[in-house]
Amino acid sequence: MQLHGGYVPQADGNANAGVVERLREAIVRGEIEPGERIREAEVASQLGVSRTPVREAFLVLAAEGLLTLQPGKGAHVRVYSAEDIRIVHEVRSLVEGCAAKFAADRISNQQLDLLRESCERLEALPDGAVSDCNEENLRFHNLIFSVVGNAQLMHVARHLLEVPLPYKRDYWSDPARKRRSELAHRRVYAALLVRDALAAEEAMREHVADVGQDVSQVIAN
Amino acid sequence: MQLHGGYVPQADGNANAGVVERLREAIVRGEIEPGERIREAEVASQLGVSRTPVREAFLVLAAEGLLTLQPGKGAHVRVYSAEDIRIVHEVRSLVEGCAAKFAADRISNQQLDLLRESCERLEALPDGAVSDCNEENLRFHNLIFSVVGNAQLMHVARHLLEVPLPYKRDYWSDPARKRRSELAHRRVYAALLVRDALAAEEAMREHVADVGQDVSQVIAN
DNA sequence: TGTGCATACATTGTATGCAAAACTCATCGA
DNA sequence: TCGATGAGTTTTGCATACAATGTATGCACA
Repeated sequence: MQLHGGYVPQADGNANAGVVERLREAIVRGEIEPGERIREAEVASQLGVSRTPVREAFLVLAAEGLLTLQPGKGAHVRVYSAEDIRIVHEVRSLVEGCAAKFAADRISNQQLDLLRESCERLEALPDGAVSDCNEENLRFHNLIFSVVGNAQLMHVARHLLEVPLPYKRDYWSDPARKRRSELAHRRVYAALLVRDALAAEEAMREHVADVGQDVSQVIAN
Repeated sequence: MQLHGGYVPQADGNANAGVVERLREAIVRGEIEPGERIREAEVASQLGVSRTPVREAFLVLAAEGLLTLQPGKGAHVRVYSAEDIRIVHEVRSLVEGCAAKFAADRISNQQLDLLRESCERLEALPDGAVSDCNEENLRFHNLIFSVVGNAQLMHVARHLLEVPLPYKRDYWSDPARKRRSELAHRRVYAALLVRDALAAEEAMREHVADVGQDVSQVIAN
C-alpha cells in the first residue's frame, strides 16, 4: 500500500475526515487492491497522524462498504463479486432515478447551469483521460443528490456510487462508452431543464442500468 | 439522556460495537430525542467504557444517518423533516422491492420457514405491544436482506429502515395499521413461497409505500 | 520431512493525558 | 435593556501508553 504525497491538512478541521478522504480515493482508484490488508500504523505514519484518526477513518469506510473490519484482525478492502456489482447497479438505478425525479421539482437555474457545465466539461475531455472522466462523472451525479438535499438519500446514493468504482477503473477508456455516457447525461439534463420529473427518472434509471451492464461485462472478462 | 441498565459485554469482542448497539437502540426507540446532544464522556461513564469506543460509535452512527457530528461541537441525534421521511420511504420502497425480487430466486425452504414464523409471531402479538411489533417487523425485513446477502444492499436498506424509526414510535398502536402490515407481510411471504419475483417486488413495494403514507400522516399531525 | 507447541514479534483495542476549541455566564459599557 | 467582552469551565480532538489479541518463527519430537 502506498499513499502518494504528504498529508494535506483538511479544510474541515478533523484529521479523521482527511484520512477518510485519502483512503477512500486510494481505494476507489484501485490503488489499494480489493482484498488487500490495511494496517493502522502504516497509514498513520504515511499521513503523519497518530493511529487514532486512522482507526476512526476505518470505521467510516467500513460503514460505506469499502472496508471490512474483523475484530482483532484488522481491515481489508472489501471484495465484491461480479454478481454483487450487478445488484448494486440495479439498486443504484432505482435510487438515482428516484433522486432525479425529486430533483426535477427542486432544481434552481443556477444548479441547472452547473449540470450543463459538467456535461460540457465531460464532453471536452479527451479520450483516455480516465480519472478525469471518473471525477467529472461523480460530480454530475452528486450534483443531483445535492439538489434533493436529503441526507439519507445522499448517503445511500453515494455508497452505491462509490462501491463499484474499484471495479470500473477502465470503464472510461473506451470512447464509445464515454460518448454514451455524455449523451445520457445530456438527456438527464434536458429533462431537468424542462422540469419533467418522469423523463428525468427514466433517463437516469436507464443510464445507470446501461453502465451496470457494461461494468458487469468488463468484470466477467 | 439516560441509557438504562449497565453495560453488557458483547459477544463480538469490540467495545465500540456494543456502544453502537446501545446507542442505536436508544435513538430508534426515541429514548434520545431528535436534536438532542450526546456527550462522549456521559455515554462512556454510563456504559463503563472509555471515551475512545464511544467516539468510534459516534462515527458509525453518523454514517448510518442517525447522528450529526459537527467538528469541535459534538454529536446530535439527527433531525429529519416530514418531507425527509417521505423521501426515505419512497426510496425504501424501491430498494426493498428490489431486495424482495432478488430474494425470490435465492430463498431456501428454511428461510421461508423463518419468514412464516415471523408472520405468525407478529399476528400473535396483542394490540398495543408496540415495541414488540417494531422488533418483529424489523426481523421480517432484515430476513429478506440477508437472503440476498449483498453487503451493500444490506447497508443501504438497513439505513433506510432505521432512520424513520424515531418518528414512527406509535405506528403500531393502531390495530388497523397492524392488521394491514400483517396482511402485507403474508402477501410478500406468499409470493416468495412460489418464487414469484415480480409479485414479491410489487407486494413489498406497495407495503413500504403504504407505511410511508401512514407515517407521513402521523408526523404531519 | 512433517507436526505440535512454546516463545517472540506484530498489530489491534482501550484508556488516559494534554492542548485547543467551544461554551457559559457574569460583568461592563453604550 | 441589550449586546459585547473576557475569565473559567466544559468538551472535544489527537497522541501516546499500555493491555490483549493475533501471527509468525523456531525448536523438539515423532
